[in-house]
Amino acid sequence: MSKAALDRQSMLTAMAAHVMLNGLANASLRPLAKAAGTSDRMLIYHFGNKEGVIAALLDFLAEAYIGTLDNVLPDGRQLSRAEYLDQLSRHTRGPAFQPYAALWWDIVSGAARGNASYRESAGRVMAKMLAFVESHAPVGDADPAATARFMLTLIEGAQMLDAIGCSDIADLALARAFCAD
Amino acid sequence: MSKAALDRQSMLTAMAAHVMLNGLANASLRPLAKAAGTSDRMLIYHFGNKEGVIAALLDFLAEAYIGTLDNVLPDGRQLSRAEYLDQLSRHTRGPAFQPYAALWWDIVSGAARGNASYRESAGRVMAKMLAFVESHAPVGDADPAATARFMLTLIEGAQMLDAIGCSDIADLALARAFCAD
DNA sequence: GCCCTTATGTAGCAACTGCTACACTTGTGC
DNA sequence: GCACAAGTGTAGCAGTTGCTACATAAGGGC
Repeated sequence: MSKAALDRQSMLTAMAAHVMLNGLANASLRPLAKAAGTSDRMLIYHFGNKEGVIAALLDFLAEAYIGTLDNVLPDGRQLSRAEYLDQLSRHTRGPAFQPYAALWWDIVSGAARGNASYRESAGRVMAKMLAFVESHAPVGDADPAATARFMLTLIEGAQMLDAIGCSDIADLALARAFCAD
Repeated sequence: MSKAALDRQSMLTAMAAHVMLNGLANASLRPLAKAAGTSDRMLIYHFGNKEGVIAALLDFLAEAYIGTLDNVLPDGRQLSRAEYLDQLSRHTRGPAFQPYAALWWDIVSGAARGNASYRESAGRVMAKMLAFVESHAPVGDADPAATARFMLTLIEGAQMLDAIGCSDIADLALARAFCAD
């Protein structure tokens, strides 16, 4: 890895930490640079302009977010669907995902306003999440694709309710999800 | 209504329109004032400081958002739960709610970052939504409270997926929700 | 007529924004 | 050894931010 690429990587690591604490929406060059131990001048030099900085950060963060999924769940194939959903929510609503939660809503908010980078990044994360849910799902479902999407939608709704302090609603909702099983 | 209160009201109306177009996250005094046909000086005068302006706006917007619910749905009591969920999503994901969608994610994002005004506003909206869903729900459910929360969580998850351009996931999820019925 | 509250315009401050100009030092290929 | 590209520090520009100081009306109670 070249020196430049190495610098980029360490800058992104430091900036990602800063952004997870302070939010992505109002991130500006000078605080980001300070967090990365450099100057705004250098961020522009390495990433072209602010948009480039943010785009690189989104990439980096999406990878990191997705990375938390790996090896986090024991295979759910032997569980019932209700048990699997429970395991899934335990992780996605638990402490491992917590640092990313606020960040995620920054990204959703940006995507909802039509920002292409944000939308693309969010889409990539969702696709990966879906693939993960599908690949670990219990076998023997009549329509596994639909069930995976159903679980994902529920989980995301629950995460939103967590974010605004309405976890109680989400808890009952998830408990109700597979009551027919 | 006093002149001051009337002014406040018309200012809020104008600012709300501006915020629905341009977002709440980066709203600043001078553009807000321009939208309201006044000056930043006057906004501070009437609302104390920027925080006061935003808090008043959140109040106003929450009321307006909730207001779109009234008389929008025929009573769902004769429908099956699947049909009711379908009707519900048709409205909450449809054009009537569209102007509020992006705004909603601004608020969620703020709430997730711990802003008390945002969180309170979001909580009030969710409580009202829940009451609405519960009060129109089909009769004869074994656990209507859980079912209402289940539907609400699904709807919100679907709205998030819409916001990031993954409506296809949401569509299948909703179709799957009451497949046991 | 006078006073005092309410309301408003103008100007400006200090901080911060993204970004640039310019000068300078390295390291590398030849 | 030298030219040239890559990398970096300093200074600054023009614009925006929330907010304030100051002056000035306008209206109502006495």
